[in-house]
Amino acid sequence: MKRKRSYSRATHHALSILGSMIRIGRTERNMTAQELADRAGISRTTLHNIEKGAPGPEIGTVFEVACLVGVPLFDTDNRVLALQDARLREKLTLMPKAVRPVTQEVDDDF
Amino acid sequence: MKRKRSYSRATHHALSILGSMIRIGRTERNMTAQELADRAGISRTTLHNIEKGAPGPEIGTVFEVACLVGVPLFDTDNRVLALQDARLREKLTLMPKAVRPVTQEVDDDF
DNA sequence: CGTTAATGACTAATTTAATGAACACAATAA
DNA sequence: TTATTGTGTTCATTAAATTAGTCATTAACG
Repeated sequence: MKRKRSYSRATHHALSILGSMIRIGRTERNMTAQELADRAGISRTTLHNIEKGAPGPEIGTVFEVACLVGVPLFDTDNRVLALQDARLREKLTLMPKAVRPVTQEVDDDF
Repeated sequence: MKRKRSYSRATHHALSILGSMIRIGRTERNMTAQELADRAGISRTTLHNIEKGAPGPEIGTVFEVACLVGVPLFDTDNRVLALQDARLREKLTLMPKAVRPVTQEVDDDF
């Protein structure tokens, strides 16, 4: 089963940006790749892929690394983040739980 | 070797937020989970994990899905994204290519 | 300039995510 | 209500990421 995926330009750019920001953050904090990898609990190889902007790594580890070097993901402040999260989840409860496909309304008497 | 990872609260929140935003975006566009999964070239199960805010999915697929439902990653506009990317990469060339460990400057004659 | 460590690029072995199918349940439309 | 479809979840299989290791190259700094 081939899993070979393709990604849009926007996705590639976003990945590249995030990777660059992480590397810049790490460098600014004078951390070696090994140090940061150890802190994040990942291998130097994986960190290298993350900084390169590879699409493969798990999003959880990437976000964790970003946090470690001070790259703001959605908001720098943790409390704001929690608030935003709660608000979004609340909004979700008010939305339809299931999306019905648009009924084609067959109109074959023309 | 068990890999059992742990993630900071900030990471969990960011994941949860992104997942919620994706689900909201999908619902607002009246897309079923299957539709979006098909467009992104992933399974419905994986999409479900993404919307749930699971740390496991690949960052590339998450970003791709986010783009498909109009969730702004760093900037909505693709051109701005490209510009930002180029600027960051340029900044990187001006930064030290390697981080040297802080020389402890042993000061044992006290 | 020379030393030394960081980084980049591979490898093979292990661990994990992605998948598709299955099922129960919820929610919508007729 | 009844029928139909979307969603949440689990599970075995398969494909891919992660890992540790080594090596060559590069860059920092005395």
